[in-house]
Amino acid sequence: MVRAPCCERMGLKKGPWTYEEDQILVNYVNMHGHDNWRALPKLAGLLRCGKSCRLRWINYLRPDIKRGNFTREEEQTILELHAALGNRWSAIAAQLPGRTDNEIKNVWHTHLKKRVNKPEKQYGSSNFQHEMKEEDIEASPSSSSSSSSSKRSEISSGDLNSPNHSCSEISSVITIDKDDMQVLENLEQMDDDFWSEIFSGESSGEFTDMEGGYRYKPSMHDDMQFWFYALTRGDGLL
DNA sequence: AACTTCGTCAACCGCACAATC
DNA sequence: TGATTGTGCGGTTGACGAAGT
Repeated sequence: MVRAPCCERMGLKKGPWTYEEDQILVNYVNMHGHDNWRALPKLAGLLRCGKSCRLRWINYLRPDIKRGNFTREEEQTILELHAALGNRWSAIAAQLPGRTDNEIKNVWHTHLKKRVNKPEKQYGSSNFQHEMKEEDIEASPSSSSSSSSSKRSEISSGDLNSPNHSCSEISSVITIDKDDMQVLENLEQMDDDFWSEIFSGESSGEFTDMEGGYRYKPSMHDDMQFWFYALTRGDGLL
């Protein structure tokens, strides 16, 4: 198997993304989509590798990303899915609309694994990050590496349109109501239609017309609202 | 006030699989 | 059918800010 020579070329930038880079990437994906991540940075004029662009888009710039604290329900879902699936973050993320595998992975390592085998009542809200004592830190013996032999996800984001198939494996552990399933089924379509909806002014109430720009109102983190507003305005803020 | 330790999270790395040639 | 390329995944790292001493 040949490893992709990603990021090995000289001159490719690494590290945190700048506003200008975000703007370029968002504008390019807006206009051309992201059929070929490898070719995208060159075509868009970014000094980044395709993997970096893809990661940035998926984990931060994608418009349907839900940011901010995880709800108690989301945390519970992660705990249940992790117990069933192990460290298969993408499979877990597939059941949590708007959340990314990277984000879930971070939340697990920083918060949730501390809660394994701990009484539920200790954590009444999602804002528990400073409530923990160091002595509480104890990973579950079954929490990690249990899935190392089955690294691939049977439930991937590509399965969202076939819920009967993708959810069967975990159906005994979690329940997904009809509304949640509808959200899952709509995710791919939402992604495809997102930009056209923005610029046609037909978004379903999630975006507010802001004198030439658009602001994602309900679920985005404050700074994400700023970035997204600035990016979609394209008015050269910063 | 200065320094150290800890927690968080964005981003990178390397591997594996799927698709294509 | 094997080689190559593209993509997705999970593990890990490192920068940064907060908290502690």
